[in-house]
Amino acid sequence: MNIYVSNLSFHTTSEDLKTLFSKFGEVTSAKVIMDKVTDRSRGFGFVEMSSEENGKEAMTALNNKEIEGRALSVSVAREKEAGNGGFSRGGSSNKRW
DNA sequence: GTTGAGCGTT
Repeated sequence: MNIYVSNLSFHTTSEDLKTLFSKFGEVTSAKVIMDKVTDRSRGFGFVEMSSEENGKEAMTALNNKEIEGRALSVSVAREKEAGNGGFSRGGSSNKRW
């Protein structure tokens, strides 16, 4: 379950994300994207969870949740290594989520 | 001490 979370505070780190999502299930990996040259937070990140149902619950619970003064925007992440545009289109997967 | 829509380095 790959989850995309944006509108993060610049003070929010990958550990904060992991801690947040861990309350709803097992997080396989959590990562806040930092700028390659400035090493500053870009204000969005990715969280990978082992369970889809827990991921959806975390997504529903943490979406629009105010963290560090910013309202998080959580949604299903796109596929990094496959360009299907994000959601299932045509047949990359026979499951909705 | 800076900024604000977005889909990542491995």
